[in-house]
Amino acid sequence: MLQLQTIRENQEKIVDALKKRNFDAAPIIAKILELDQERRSIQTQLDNTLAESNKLSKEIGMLFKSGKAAEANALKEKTSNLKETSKQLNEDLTAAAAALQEQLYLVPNIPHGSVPKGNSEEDNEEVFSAGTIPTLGENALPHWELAKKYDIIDFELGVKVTGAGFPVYKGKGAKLQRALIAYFLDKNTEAGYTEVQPPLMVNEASGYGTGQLPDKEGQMYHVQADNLYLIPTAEVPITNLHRDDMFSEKDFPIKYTGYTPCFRREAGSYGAHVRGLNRLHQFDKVEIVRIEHPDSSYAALDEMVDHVKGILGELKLPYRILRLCGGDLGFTSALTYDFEVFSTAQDRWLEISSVSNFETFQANRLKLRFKDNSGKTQLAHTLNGSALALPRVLAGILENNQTDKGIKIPEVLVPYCGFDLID
RNA sequence: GGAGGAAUGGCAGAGUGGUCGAAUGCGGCAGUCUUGAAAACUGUUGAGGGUCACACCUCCGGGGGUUCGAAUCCCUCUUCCUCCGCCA
Repeated sequence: MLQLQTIRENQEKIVDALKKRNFDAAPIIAKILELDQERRSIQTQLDNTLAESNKLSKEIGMLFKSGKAAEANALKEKTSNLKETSKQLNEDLTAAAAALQEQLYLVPNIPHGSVPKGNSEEDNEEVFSAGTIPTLGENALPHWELAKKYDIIDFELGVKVTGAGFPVYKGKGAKLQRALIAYFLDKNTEAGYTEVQPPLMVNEASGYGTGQLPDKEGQMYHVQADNLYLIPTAEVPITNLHRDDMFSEKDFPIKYTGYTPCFRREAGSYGAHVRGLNRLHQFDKVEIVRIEHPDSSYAALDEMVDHVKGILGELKLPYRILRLCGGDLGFTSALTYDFEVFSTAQDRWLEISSVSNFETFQANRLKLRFKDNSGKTQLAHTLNGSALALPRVLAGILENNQTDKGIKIPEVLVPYCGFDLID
């Protein structure tokens, strides 16, 4: 959520910047400013009424103290009108504030200057690539075939127990999952991220804090009886660890990593693109989250990108990094880099990590602030990224490392797996 | 599940109807001293709204109520603590 003050002061700039998202902000910004004006006008009236009523109360108190009860009682009658008025104004104010809030929730984050223009993922800008795409033989298989062949992931079994999109990992498949999680967490903690195990369900306030609510609630599984949501990513509980917190500059950077399952409803997606591990309702992910001083958040973003590069380099997977264009950029993000690994057997790129700077967009909702060195209160910047999402990394390993003898495990994972071949 | 107690500023912790937005300590900031740092001392320092700036308004876990007036009294919800019970 953008700060109202920012909108007031930079109306034109914001409308202009949001064009990159193909978002016509002009009408909504105008509406916001109008509602803001209205809210302030009501607020002023209410303030004046309350001020008068406060004044009278004080006088009454003093009269009572000095024993002039009759005069005091006379004054009391005066206050009843004020009470009526302030009650009405208070209702109006609540309504006006709610209307304003509703509009504010609709405005996406302002894209960073480096975000390219564009309408869709076609227009994302490749900024880096590494690794070599292997040439596989005629009989190369997509990962879902490999999973079946080596009996390491059972999709049908998951359908029986739960439904589509809830795979069952078996044997070496399950072990490899565990190895990847341990390996990622080790890499992240080595880089200074503190490991946390957050709750897998969050309350409404947390959903609002990171921006999943009110808009994208259809994306999350909702446990109605307790009004809790299954997390779609560890970003939600981990970032919300510091909702309503006040830091000082020396506390930065704040760095967390956590492994969690992630739950996404992803309603309405069918076909080849959701085959196998490509898109699931439940999947594992190791996340990194940072809270930063505004001056250093982009350096932090670069650091996160380098960190993920390091991991993918060690896994020896062919990948590329995209800077998301305005049309593909997430609602809450100012700048996002997507990492994609090449799925050789499917002949397509699969997103395995998304690293973003949200600047103050989340912090504003979270009330995540700090006192700067001059004693002023400022909003912090929040960032997060996957390091990494498991299923597609697994798909990449299975497909790119398949040989006649079986699937070769990347060297760095062998100590974690205890085997070097799936056969 | 039963019985009590508690929730106050960045943190700790006073305050139980009328200049209380709130003592005090810590922390933060500024300064004195010092070659520098530490210590000590002095000053300053809650958040949000509002204003050109003041004024002014709101906020003492959330919501509601009593009262001319509520951090303070009542109801309710949430969370935490202690004791008992239950489960592991």
